Amino acid sequence: MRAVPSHATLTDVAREARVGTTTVSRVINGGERVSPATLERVQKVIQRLGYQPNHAARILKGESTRTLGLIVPSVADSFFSTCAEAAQKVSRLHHFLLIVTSSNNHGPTELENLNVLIQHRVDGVLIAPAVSHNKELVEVLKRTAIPVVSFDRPIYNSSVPSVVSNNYKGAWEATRHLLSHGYKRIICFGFKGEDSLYTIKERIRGYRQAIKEAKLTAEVDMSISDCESAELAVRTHLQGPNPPDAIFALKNLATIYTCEALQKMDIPVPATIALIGFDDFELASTLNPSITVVKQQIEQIGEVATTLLFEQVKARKKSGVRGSQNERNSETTRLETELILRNSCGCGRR
Amino acid sequence: MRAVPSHATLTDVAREARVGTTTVSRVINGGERVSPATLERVQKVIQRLGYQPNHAARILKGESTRTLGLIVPSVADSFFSTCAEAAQKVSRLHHFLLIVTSSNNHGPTELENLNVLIQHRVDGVLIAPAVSHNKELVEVLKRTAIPVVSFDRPIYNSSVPSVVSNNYKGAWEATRHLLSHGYKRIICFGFKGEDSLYTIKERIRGYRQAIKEAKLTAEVDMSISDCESAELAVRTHLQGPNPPDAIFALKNLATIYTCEALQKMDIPVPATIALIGFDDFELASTLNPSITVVKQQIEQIGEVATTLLFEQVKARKKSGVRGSQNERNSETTRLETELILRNSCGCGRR
DNA sequence: CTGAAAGCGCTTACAG
DNA sequence: CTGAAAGCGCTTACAG
Repeated sequence: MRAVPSHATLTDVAREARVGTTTVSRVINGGERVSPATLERVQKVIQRLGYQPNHAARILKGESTRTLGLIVPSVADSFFSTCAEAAQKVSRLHHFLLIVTSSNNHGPTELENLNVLIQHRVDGVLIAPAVSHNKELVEVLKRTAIPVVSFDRPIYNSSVPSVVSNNYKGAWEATRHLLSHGYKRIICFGFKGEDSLYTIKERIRGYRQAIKEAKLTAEVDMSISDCESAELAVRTHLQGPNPPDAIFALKNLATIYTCEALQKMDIPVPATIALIGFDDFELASTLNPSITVVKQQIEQIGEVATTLLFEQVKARKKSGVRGSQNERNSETTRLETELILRNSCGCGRR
Repeated sequence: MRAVPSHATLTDVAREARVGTTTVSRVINGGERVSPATLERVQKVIQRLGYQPNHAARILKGESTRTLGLIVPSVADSFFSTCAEAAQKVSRLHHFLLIVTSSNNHGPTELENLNVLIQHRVDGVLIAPAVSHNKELVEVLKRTAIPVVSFDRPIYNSSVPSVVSNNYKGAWEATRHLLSHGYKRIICFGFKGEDSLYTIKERIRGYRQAIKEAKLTAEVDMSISDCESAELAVRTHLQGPNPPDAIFALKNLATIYTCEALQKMDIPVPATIALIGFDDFELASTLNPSITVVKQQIEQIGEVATTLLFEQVKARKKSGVRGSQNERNSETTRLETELILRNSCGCGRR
C-alpha cells in the first residue's frame, strides 16, 4: 500500500484492465470504437477503483473546463442569491459547473476574483460589477479570451453585453404614482455609500425626472444603513421645516428598515407618510399596511444573462476565434419592472 | 498573429524575457533566488502579456488547488445563503476559492455535484446532505481522499464530522413555552416532503417530547408548501372537532406562509391561535403581531464548519496521510438556539 | 477495435 | 542566481 494513495489515475485503470490508456480514455468519453467486452472490463475497473478523471489534466489538453464563473457583491443578498440560483439552473442544463464568488462591492476584491476565475480557465464569466466605471476591470476584460456578460449593472467603455432592469422607468412610474395620490413632498431613501451604484443612480434619475415634471422639489437621503439610521432619518425629516408626505425607498433593505422604523415609531402609513419601495420582498403583502413595490424580474435577469453568456461560449468554441468579434454584442438588455399596488401608497384596501 | 491567441503561457513569458521557465516560475511564486534585475524584467513581461498562471497545470504538478467545495440544497434559501457567505468569508481568509453547488435536496444531483468537485480536486468539501442515511454517499466519501465536513445535518454511518443546531432542544423549549401560556392543543406545521429531513425530524422529536411531558396529544401536519396550502391547513384544523389553540411552525418558510394565511383570513393572533416559528426572519419583529421564533446561529454554523474543514485540510497536507486518521474526528458540534420572545406566542407587548 | 507516443503548462530536484 | 529536463494525468493524431 502506498503512503499517500490520493486518487486513482487513468494509468492505474489501464494497468488493472490490461489495456492502453487510449482505450480507457475512450471509455470515459462515451465508449466509441471500443469492443463491448473491453468496454465492460474497463468500466468494472473504473467502478472498483472509484476512478474520477482529473479535471486539471483534461483542461491542459485544451478541453473546455465546462465551468462558468459568477461574481456578485454578496450571496447573502436575496437579489443576488436569486440570480445565482437562476444562473445555476441554466448552467446545469448545459452540464456546466458554476463557481460563485463575492466581491462585497469592493473593486480590488472583484478584480482578484476575476483573476482567480481566469486562472481556473472558466469558459465564461457573469458579473454584477461593483463599479460601472472601472478602467482596470475593462483592461483585464479586454485582454482575456473569456466571454463575459454583466447583469444588474453595465460595464461602461467595454464590449461586455449587459442585462439590467429598467430602473429609470420603474422609479419614474413609482414616483408618478405617488404624485397621482396627491403627495407633494416625496423624499428618496437610499443606502449609505451606494450613491455611485448604477442601479441606484438610475432610480434616482427616474425619481428626479418625475418630480421635475411635477415642478416639485426632489430630495435624496442616502443615510440608511440599518433600522436605527432609518428611524433617525424619518424623525429628522418629519421634524424639519418642510416634512415629507411620502417616501420612495431605493432598494429592498432600505424599504424594510424604513418599515421597521415607521412601525416602531407608530407613524401611520400612509396617513402621515406614504411609502413605495424598489424591489418586492417576502411578507410585503402581509405587513400592515401592505407595502407597494416596484418588482424586478430577478430570475429572468439571471436566466437571460446566463443564456446570453452560453451563446457566446458556444459561438467562441465553434469559430475558435476570440475577442474582436464580440464587439458587436455590446448590447444592453433591459427588463421591465412592475408596479405592485398595495396599501402603503394610499391605494384602498381590497 | 496566431488564429487563437488564447492565454499567454509561462513559456511565452520565458521566451519574451529571455530566461528559463524555472526563473519565471520562481518569479510567480514569490521571487526567491532571483536577482532583482531579472525579477523586474520578468514581472514587466508578465504585466505586458497579462499572464495568469494556468491553474490546471499547477494542480497536475500536485499543488493544492486552494479550493473548497460547498453542496447545499439551494442558494436561494436564506439559511443556506447565509451559511455560504460565512464559508466564503473563512475561505477568503485562507486564500481559498469556494465552489458553490446546489442539490435541490435531491440525492442523485448531490452525488453528481460531489463527483464534479472531486474531479476538480478540491481540497475539502462542505455539505448539507440531502439525506442523512445515504449509503452511496458514504461509499464515495469513504473512498475519497478529500476531507469532508457536514453542516445543518449529519451523515450517518460515516466518519464525517458535523456542525448542527440543537434542533431538538430548540423545539422542546418553544413547545414548553407555548404550554406555559396554557395552550393545550398545539399543532406542528411543516413542509410537504420534508418529513425525512434530519432537522425537521429533530424538531418534531423535541415538540413531541414536550407534548408528552405535558400529557397532551401531539399532531403534525406536513402539508404546507405555499400560502394557499397554509390557508387550507389552518382552515381545516380550526373547523375540526378539536381545534388547535397554537401552531409551532417547523421552519422559516412554514412560519412565513402561516403568517400570510392567518393575516389573510383575519384570524387574531395570539387570541384565536398562537404561533411560534423555528428560524428567525427579517421583519419577524415588524409584523403585527411580531412573531416569536427559535433563532439559529446561522453564520456560526457556516463558520465553525469551514474552520473545522480547514483544520482537516491543513492536517492532511502536513501528514501526507489520508483516510483512516480522520475517523476519530467523527464528532457532532451542536450549537444552541435561542428563543426570541415576541408577541405571537401570547407574551405581552412592550 | 487497439495502443505507443507526443504534448498541454506548469514545478522541481539537480547541476552548474 | 540560473536553466535543461523530467513528469504530473490526461487526449489525440497516427499507425496498425
